[in-house]
Amino acid sequence: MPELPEVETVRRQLAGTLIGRTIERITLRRTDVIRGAGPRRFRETLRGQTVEALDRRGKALIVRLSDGVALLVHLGMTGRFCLAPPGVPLAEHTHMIAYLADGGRLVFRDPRRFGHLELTCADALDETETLRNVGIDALAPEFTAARLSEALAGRTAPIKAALLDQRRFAGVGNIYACEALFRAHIDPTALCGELDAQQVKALHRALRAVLRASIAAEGTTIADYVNGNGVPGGFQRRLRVYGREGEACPSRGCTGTIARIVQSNRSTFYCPLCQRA
DNA sequence: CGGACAACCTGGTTGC
DNA sequence: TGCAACCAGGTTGTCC
Repeated sequence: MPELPEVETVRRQLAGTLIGRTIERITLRRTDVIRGAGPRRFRETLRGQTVEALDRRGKALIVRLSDGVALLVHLGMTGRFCLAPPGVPLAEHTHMIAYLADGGRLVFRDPRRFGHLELTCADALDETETLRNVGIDALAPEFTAARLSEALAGRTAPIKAALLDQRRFAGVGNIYACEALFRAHIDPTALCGELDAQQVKALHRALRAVLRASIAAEGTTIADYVNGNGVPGGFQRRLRVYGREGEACPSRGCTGTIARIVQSNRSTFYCPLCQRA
């Protein structure tokens, strides 16, 4: 489900509704989604904490609490972190419930359980399991075309695989990697070293543009992603290649057909005609 | 070291 | 209808 735009959408919505509210108690229905502390310490540390801010780095959500405590949320493929509607039974696969002092319920739900919650100190974020291998955010002002160029330098992997690597810059997943490569007219199978400076610049611009456009549309919903208010995103209608195998290439004047190939076990969608190394 | 690949999970869809 | 195979927004460990 969640790449940078989807996590950013959740962050913005929760920032609007959660800041200043206090956790009264925590219920864990499964403990294997918890990191950084055992279940008992997890519950006891969060009890009585007030939400002060919500931040994000790449695909990770950072909930900053009173007392210098932080809760890191990674949604994996199917995770949701949102307020449960009042008066309705909690959905299946709800692993953690934070009962708020005002009666609200903040829940973590994740059928596939690739996501997790990690408890940490706000000043130790870089050492956490969730963030220790995560580079700068792909929408941070410091992530310039020059930084992208550095990130790709010396690599021999195909560019598509390099975009999914969160270590040098973070937030790009399978959908937006495909979409950015299409917008920049770059062949996803091209090796990093084969791109010239102009292509790297075009790719940087395409990455930032597609991430921003998706945030403006409140993210992409393929199957079951919903934002903090339970509403699906709108960007799936504006995807140009992802999930569009067999359709005509949407580039003006291009007569190609969108193809699907597999790269490092993930689907890549692209136009073999207008995306060139 | 980097890169390819399997593994981790559940659920929905497809095809026989 | 039933069931197996395949697919899915991510990350990590293992092997080369």
